[in-house]
Formats: sequence, C-alpha cells, structure tokens
Amino acid sequence: MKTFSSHWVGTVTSARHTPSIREIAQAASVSPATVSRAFNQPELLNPDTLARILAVAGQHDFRPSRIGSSLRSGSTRTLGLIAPTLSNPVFAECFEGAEQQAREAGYSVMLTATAYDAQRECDAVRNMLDHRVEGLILTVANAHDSPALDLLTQTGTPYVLAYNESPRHPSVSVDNHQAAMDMVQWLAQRGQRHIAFVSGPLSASDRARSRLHGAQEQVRRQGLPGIVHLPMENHTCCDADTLRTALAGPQPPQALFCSNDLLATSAIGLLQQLGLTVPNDISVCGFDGMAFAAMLQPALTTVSQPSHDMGRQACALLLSMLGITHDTAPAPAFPIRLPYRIVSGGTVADADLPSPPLTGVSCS
Amino acid sequence: MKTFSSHWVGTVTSARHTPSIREIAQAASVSPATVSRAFNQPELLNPDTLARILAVAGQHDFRPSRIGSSLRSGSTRTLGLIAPTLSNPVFAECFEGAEQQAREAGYSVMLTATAYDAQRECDAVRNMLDHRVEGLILTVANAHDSPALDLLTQTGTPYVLAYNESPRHPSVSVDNHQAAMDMVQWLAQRGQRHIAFVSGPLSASDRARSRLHGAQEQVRRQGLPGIVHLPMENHTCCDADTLRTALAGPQPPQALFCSNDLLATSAIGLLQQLGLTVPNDISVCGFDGMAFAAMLQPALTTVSQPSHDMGRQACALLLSMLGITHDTAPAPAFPIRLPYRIVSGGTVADADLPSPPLTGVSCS
DNA sequence: ATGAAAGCGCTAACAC
DNA sequence: GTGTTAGCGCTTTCAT
Repeated sequence: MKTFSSHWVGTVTSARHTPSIREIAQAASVSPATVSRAFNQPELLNPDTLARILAVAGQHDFRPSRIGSSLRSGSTRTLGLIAPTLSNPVFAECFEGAEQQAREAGYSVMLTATAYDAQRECDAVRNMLDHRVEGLILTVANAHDSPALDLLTQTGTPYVLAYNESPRHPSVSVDNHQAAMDMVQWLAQRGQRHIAFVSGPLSASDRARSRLHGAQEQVRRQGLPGIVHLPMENHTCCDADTLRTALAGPQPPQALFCSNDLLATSAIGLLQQLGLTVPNDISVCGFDGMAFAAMLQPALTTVSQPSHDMGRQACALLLSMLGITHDTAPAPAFPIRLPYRIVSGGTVADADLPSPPLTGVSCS
Repeated sequence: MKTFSSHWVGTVTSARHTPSIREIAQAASVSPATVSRAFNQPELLNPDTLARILAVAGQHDFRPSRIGSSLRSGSTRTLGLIAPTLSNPVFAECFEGAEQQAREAGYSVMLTATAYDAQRECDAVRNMLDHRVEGLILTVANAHDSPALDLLTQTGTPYVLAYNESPRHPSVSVDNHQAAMDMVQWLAQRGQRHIAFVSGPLSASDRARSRLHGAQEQVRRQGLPGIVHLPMENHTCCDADTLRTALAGPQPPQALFCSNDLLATSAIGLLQQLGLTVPNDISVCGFDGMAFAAMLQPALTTVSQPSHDMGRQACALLLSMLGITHDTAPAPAFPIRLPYRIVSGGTVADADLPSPPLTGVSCS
C-alpha cells in the first residue's frame, strides 16, 4: 500500500490540533460556559462579548464538537437511514428525500446499504444504535419477521419504514396490493388475459409478495387465467433463461407484469434480443415509476409511486415522533398510504387496437 | 401535526433508559474498565468474567456508546460523504461503493447531498467537521476555487475527491479531457463532422468543462468544424427549446455529444418527439456509463467510467491516508486516473454504412 | 450577563 | 486479569 506525504492535507505538516472550548475561553478571557452560549444561545450574551468570542473562535478554526455536546446533552441530532441498495434509483430518490428533510430540520444522517440481507439489516441497526442515532428510516426485506425491527422495538428506538407496509410498524408506502390489482385490471381492459408476474426472490421482498398477491387476486376476480410467476435470481435484472423458457411454453404470456422498473427494463431488452417487439409481440409493465423509465422508447407503463416524497414524509413522521414524550393522543393508522398512479407508456398493447400509443419525454 | 401514542415504539411506554457502562459493571460485579475490555479486548479477560459480563450486557440491551468512546479515544470511526445528488445513478453507485468499503473497514458514514451548490458544499463540510468525521469523500462543483475544499485544507482534514480531477487535491477520477477527445475521434471515424456538445451549467461542473474542452481540442486536431455548445438549465434533462433551436439552424449538428447519460437519454426522447430517429437522423452519445443506459433501445453509446469502483478506491485511499501520521514517503501523483472505455451502443450512426449496429442487454 | 462546578459514557495509563 | 483514577469536550444548573 502506498503512503502519502503530508502536503496532501494542506500546508500543515504535523497533525492538526483541534482546539477545545476551554482554550477558546481562555483566549477570549471568558469562561467555557460563555463560549458555549456564544454558539448555542448568542442572544443571551453581551454583543461585545459575543463578537470577541466569535472572532477568537474564527482565528482558531474552532467549532463546538458535536461529540462533546452530544454526550453532555444526550442528543445527537442524527438519524439513521438503512436502504437495500442505492443502485436502485427508487431507493436513492427516497432516501435523498429523507436526508433533505432531516437536514432542513437540523439533523444529520448516517447511511448504509444492506443488499436485501436480514443479517446486514440487523448489523446496520445495531451499529446505528451504537452511534446513538435518535431514530431510523429503513426499508427492510420483510417487515414482519425482521430481526432488525425486533431490535428497534426492543430498545424503544423510534423508526419509520419506507416502502414496507405493516400495521404493526410505523410505515409510509403505497398500497402495493391494491396497486397491483389496479394494474391487472388496467391490463385486462386492454385485452391482456395471459399475464406473467416477474419478480426477484420473493423471500427478500415483502413488496414483491404483496404485488404478486394483488395481481393474483385481481385475475381471480376477473375470471382471467392464473398468473404465472417468474422468480428471477435478483431484484434488478431478468434471467435470460428463465424468460426464454417461459416464452417457449405451450401458453406463453401476453403480458409481463414486472415487480419493479429495473426488472421491466431488462425484460424489454431481453425480449428484443429474442426478436420480440414490445408491445406488438408482447406487453410489459413495471412498478415504481423511476424517472428513467419514462425516458425509454417507448416509455414504460408502470405504477408510479412518489419516492422522493415518501422519503420526505417518512422523515417528517419520524421527526414528529421524536418530539413526543408522554403522549396519549390517538395514533394515526399505519401503514400510511401515499397515492400512486398508473402511468401509461407505450409498452402495453391494446389488443383491440392495431397500433400502440405514442409517448413522450419531459423533465422531472 | 399529529401525535403518537407510545405503542408505536414497541411495548415500552416510558422513555427507555439507556444503561451506562457503570451499571453493567455493578450488575456484573466488575469495574467499568473490565466491561469496556469485554467489548474491545475480550481476549484479555478471563473467559468466565467475559461470559458473565456479556450475559449481563445482553439482559440490559447494553452496547457501549460510540459517543462516549469517541470522546475518550478521540476517534469517531466515521467518514463523511458529500455528493451533488443521489438521483444521478452515477453518484449513487459511486458513494454506495464508498460506503461499502468504509463499512468493511469498520467505519460508518454520514452522507449529504448538495445539489451542485458551493454554499451547500461548504455547509456540509462544516457540519461533518462538527461531527468530527475522520475524513471525507466528495464530489464538488468545481475542485479549483471551492470554499468547501479550502475549509478542509485549512483544518487539515483528510479527504479524497471523486469524479473531480485536480493536481492540487487527492482525487480519483477518469481523464475527462482525454476521454472526450477519444469520443470525438470515435465519432469522427464514423463520419460525424458536425458535433454539438450538450451540458448542464458549466459553472457548476468542472467535469462538464473538461469534457467540452477535450471535445473542442480534438475537433481542432482533426480539422473538423467547431463544436457548438448547448448549455442546458440543469445537469439531468435537456431543454426542449434549446435543442429545437439548435436543430433549426442553418447547419444542424449530425451528432450530439452529451456531457452525461441523463442528458443524453432525455435528448433522445426529445429528438423522437420532434420526429427524428436516433441514430438514422441524428446521432447521440453520452458520458458516464450508468447501468441503465445500456438498457435503452438502442443502447446508448457512451464513455463508461467505473463508478462503483471509483467510490471504493476513493475510500480505500482515504483510509490509507488516515493510517499515516508522520510519513515522508513519496506521494502518488494526483489525480489518480481510472480506466474508462467507449461503449458502442446503437445511438451513433456510421455515415459510411446504411444501417446501425444491433445492440443487446446484459445483467450488471 | 457571566462564572464555577459537576458530570454525561467511556477508555487509557497505571497499579496491583 | 482486574481495579483505580483521571479526563476527553461540552452544557447545564446554580450562583452572583
């Protein structure tokens, strides 16, 4: 491993001395308490004193350590964010929204990714608790039966789930079951009877399960043929073999309902490699409404959920929980459901019409 | 604002008492120091003592506070990550890589987004320094003339830039200038002579400037017509008007070289809305190589950079810097350049050939 | 408007 | 192997 001479960290050769509040106090001829007030309740101070302290602090590059202040005050003003991955834009947008909301409220965030792994979720929670975050926002693999959530309830740490739906946990999401039902109905209205549902490993996503079950219920209600389930090896990309096999069967699907937009996008690519045109030869739709999906040609038909806002609202909810100490007011009904909508792109054919609709692109 | 009854945080009604190391020590009939050792140097302890302590700690849900430990030991084992936005998958991937590397080394990360705003960059750095992060990884709007970087050098805090290139700062990136030259050469080889360069606001991205300059230099070298620069209002989406105006001119471009893949993708959508086919009527290429761009139909021709690995390497470099105290070894040459490659999709026509190449999709 | 004193939770140094 | 002591940087009474 290479090593580095010190000029990479500026013009300073020796390790920088971080001044403490006592040194500043001495240099400004006041007590440490007064320096503390200069940063936390400046209005209490004599303006001259305040100015002198801030000047001295500036000269010394002094800012109060949040470590010391956290320890003394018992409040870290830090939240934890735990997401399956940032590589799925849906999570990136959501947790960016949460960070934004937190920052506006004067909170900082620690973040970690878990790769849909329950063990890593648990480790992540433990680590954040060690850091004494005041609350967490997370998306877990499975909201019921989650060691990570057990740990949180056990320790009494406030938290809010994003994307996961649960009556037992504070959560902000869309109604996945209903949304999937709506999508199947929408497909059926366009003459799509033989539908296959494409997902990642069901065991690692309660959302995928809810969506599958919603789709299944709706085909039952409408008297359509049963849904064929095509589980893929991961959540972000279709397996070519699995897809090819399904299409080679005696009753190939007319439409692929994909559990998320990443799967849908890769499915479209694979279908085109197989010489099939979307939507003329086969229809495809997704779930999520990630910005990018609207830029595909044709644009992806999908269930759009307000990811950024979901993050913001989850964080706002968490912050409001942190304000509560001994309250007996009625609790809101969980899960909190945000509105979704089916966005019609051009990847689903209308079996009654000859040509697919045209679609466009616009800035977000 | 709504309020919440306490059962949302588990079965505990009153605010949880977080046990301290002293209570555990007392309950286990040992000194606080021994409890500390049980967690930090368990091998030093008598196995029986260790077991007793861990049992008691488990019963009380005790884990050592990193606040207390950070204060006493002077080390937070935390890094700061500062990105323009997580909504651009390129940054999401990179900083996910950095977080992963940090976690594997036993470090936690705080993260914030700055929206390409120098003021927010500076605030972010200050906030992270307040938290006493041991080092930072950041992508700034402009690596030269950055108040955020000034603050870091001034305080002697170790940091590494990602994506930004600078001889004055530790940085990990690709050679943007050369990559843009290569891309123009590649375009020229395919008969593309009239090239327009599409970017966001140049003042908010030194990468975009380097890429533009590289493109300009290459057209000069090859004796091609000058590059037309089309600056857009933001970094992620083309303005329809700007694009339309450029195409309506007396000498419309044959090819659009976009400063990043998000711009390229939205440009393609807009062109199609204008009735133009890519690449038959006009060619388009991007820069970044985000996974999604390969899924477009046709796949986007772009300069692919190793985003995830860039994050990992930036973090590895930072961690190695943290290990150095008073070293005089020769420093590596900055910026560190990672390999890039031109990925040929189907969005650039070969002016000498009748039909565009076919392209495929594969899992990442 | 300011100061003095105590202590948050932890660990490093030293003693035994 | 384990205990004792001191103190990291800060804020919060309480006093003046």
